[in-house]
Amino acid sequence: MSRKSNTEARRAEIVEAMLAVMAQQGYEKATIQAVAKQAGLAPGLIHYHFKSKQEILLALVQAIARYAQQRYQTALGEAQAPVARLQAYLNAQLGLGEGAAPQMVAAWVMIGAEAVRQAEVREVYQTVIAAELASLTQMMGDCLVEAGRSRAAAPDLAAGLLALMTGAFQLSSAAQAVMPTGYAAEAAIAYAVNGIAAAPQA
Amino acid sequence: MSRKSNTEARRAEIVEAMLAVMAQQGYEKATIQAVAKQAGLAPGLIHYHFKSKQEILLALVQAIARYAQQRYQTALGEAQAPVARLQAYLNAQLGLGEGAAPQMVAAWVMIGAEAVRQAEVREVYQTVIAAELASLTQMMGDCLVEAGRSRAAAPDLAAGLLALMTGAFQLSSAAQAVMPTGYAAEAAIAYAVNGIAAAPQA
Amino acid sequence: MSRKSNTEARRAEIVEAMLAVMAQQGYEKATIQAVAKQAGLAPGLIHYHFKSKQEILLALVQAIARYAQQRYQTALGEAQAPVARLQAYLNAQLGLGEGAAPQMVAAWVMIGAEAVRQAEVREVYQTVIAAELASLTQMMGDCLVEAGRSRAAAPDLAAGLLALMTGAFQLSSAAQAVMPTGYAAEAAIAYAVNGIAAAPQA
Amino acid sequence: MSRKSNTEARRAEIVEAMLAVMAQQGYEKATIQAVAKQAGLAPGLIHYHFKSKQEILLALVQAIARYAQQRYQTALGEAQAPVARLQAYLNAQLGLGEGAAPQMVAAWVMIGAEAVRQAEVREVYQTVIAAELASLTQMMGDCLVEAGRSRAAAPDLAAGLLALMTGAFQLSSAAQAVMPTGYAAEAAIAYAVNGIAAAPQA
DNA sequence: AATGAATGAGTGTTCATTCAT
DNA sequence: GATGAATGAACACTCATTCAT
Repeated sequence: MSRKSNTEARRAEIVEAMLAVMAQQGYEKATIQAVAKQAGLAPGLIHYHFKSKQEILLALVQAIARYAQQRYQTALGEAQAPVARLQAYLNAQLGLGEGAAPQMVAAWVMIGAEAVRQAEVREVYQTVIAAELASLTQMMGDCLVEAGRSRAAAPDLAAGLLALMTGAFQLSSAAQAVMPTGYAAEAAIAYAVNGIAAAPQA
Repeated sequence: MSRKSNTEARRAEIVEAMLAVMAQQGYEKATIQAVAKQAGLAPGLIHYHFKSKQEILLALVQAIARYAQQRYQTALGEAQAPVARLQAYLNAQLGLGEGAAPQMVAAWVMIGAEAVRQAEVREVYQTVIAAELASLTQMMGDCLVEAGRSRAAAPDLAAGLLALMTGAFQLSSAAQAVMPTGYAAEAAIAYAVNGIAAAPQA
Repeated sequence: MSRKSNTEARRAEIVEAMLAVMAQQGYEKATIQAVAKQAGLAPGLIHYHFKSKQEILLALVQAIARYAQQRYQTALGEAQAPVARLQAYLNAQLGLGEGAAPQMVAAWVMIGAEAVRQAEVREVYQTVIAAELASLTQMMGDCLVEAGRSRAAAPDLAAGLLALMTGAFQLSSAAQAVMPTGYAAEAAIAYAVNGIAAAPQA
Repeated sequence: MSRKSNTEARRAEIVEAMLAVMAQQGYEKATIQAVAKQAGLAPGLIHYHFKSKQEILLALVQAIARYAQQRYQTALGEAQAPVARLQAYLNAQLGLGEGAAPQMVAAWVMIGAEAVRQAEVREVYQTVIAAELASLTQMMGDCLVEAGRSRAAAPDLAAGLLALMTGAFQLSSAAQAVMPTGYAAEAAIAYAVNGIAAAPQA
């Protein structure tokens, strides 16, 4: 007859609130009070479920990574041929800013900035980046092999693709007004396809 | 009798101190006290030369933009053929992170994060981005023409290049450990060259 | 489970502390630290209960107005004939400085000074002044009618009375040493009574 | 051949600047920087001519007192009969707010507020008030004598008049919007004339 | 689990005053 | 006399964190 713990649900609510607030305010301005208000909870409750504000941030990074991974799986399931799968993946990721989850994109940009100065955040950020890079390298490698090329070019191509995506997120958050519309997915695909074509034979 | 004004020199010192502190601490943590200490000045003096902390940030954005513009001019002077000039430019810009001015790159990443939330910062950030985009569009256009292609592809190619560079800066600041070494310049050049080759005839 | 809110009580305490500090220090010198100390609270707590220092001031104006209104009601209840009621009222008000609430008088003088420069304070100050003026006009009108005079003279007589009272407060706070003792109530009553006698017939 | 000292002229300029700034900003907000700017002088120069900010305030009180005294003399010169002279005087003083020197009135109100909390200011304020009171007592006494009354009523009548004037200044600065127009001079004269008429025979 | 008050260090900013020139 | 930079101690206000209830 003991009360069921709702800690996990509460934690998820708080992380989601942090996402929403951080997307438009940044980490420093995402105060505990603001997060609590966004979540509809009492401020004191936040520190009951999280030791510190940074712990919420770390949980948020994990949550965003999980979400991106889900999109990766979904995109993979939609196509069979390597190039088609890559295309689906890039469209999925770069579509985040426009349609699906602009909040998540903005928060991710903020997390990137925090990663520059908080070592602990940088650590988990790098883990996510490394995983993404590995996924991309795998995909690019498959595309290269299918095109009769050597896998050797995959890591650098993947890194370039990741940089392009990261930059597109940043610019969509901070300079949308001066960027062309919808260039990003097209640019990423062109970069990949041309890069494959230009890669040396296996 | 009268005393000579040293405001311009002091302002430059303060901006430089802001650059240094912000590069490793971010904007919020770059407190006036910290900036003053870095500059070796009394805290109260900062506000004698700048109306607000944000004004220092805006001055820093201008300073970085000026510096990048100088590099652009220098890079242009070294080569004549469009593609050679583009290559020189990309090498110059993307070399910032590794050799020349990693502090400036880190600060620029922080400024990008601030641009997401501070409208006034966003404005000047966008001005700089727009100028960079215009330069890149001009260069890509020249390359396309030289290759007998239509200029029409230039804006999107330039946007992709800018995103790639922006992302490379972000990742060099926050995830250097997991990225391949020296991929960025190569990736940018490959993206440009392949993009030109794939563009429709004029 | 939940904790009961003590905000209203705390707010009242803080307003009272502001009254005490402001009475002898003025608004600018009534620092949040000083108010907190007077109230026996931690400085940070002040801003938990009030959004800003000015908000405390505005609450104080309301509190003083409420207090004056109570005295008005009390004074009214003590007498029936218009002139007797007026006399009771003036004695009540002008007795504030000497006996009842010299702190409140001093604070009211300070509020008057703030009203000159802070628009928001001026607004509420004027509201209180206008209410007082309306009360006085009503009383003077009743006295005039009772004496068979026209009500037309009431507004100007009331204004003169209010000025006399306001000035008496100011001088009792800043120049008590050089003013005759207990002149104020007598002067106000003489002004009113003589003014009624000199008013034109209805 | 030594440079002629312009200290007196400079001091007067600074005092005048303090008057202007204080009239709309109050004493605390009348910063040395603001006064210097108003006077068109370098900030550092202020403290060359005045030991402290308070010293400027004290000089201002004296200057306003001198100005009021001049008006007193002028008003006296315009009429011979005691009542006519009183009337001229009250018109002169209470006309300050509307026509002649609203700045001076506003500053005087601010000085009155400072007098409540700064002992040194209170001292000179009281001196001025005492002098004014003496002048008024003399005038009222003359009027009483002329009307065949005892001088005994003069001090209290003078005090009431001074309170009325002081309050009129305060309300013209802080609550002009809700007060009747031009009531003050009329009210003061009525108070004096009726008071004389009601005074006991000599 | 939950509440909301409480704490106190820290923030950007202001400003009287000082001082080298 | 005059200048304008420099100082440092305030100030109002913010906020992560703690704690009694």
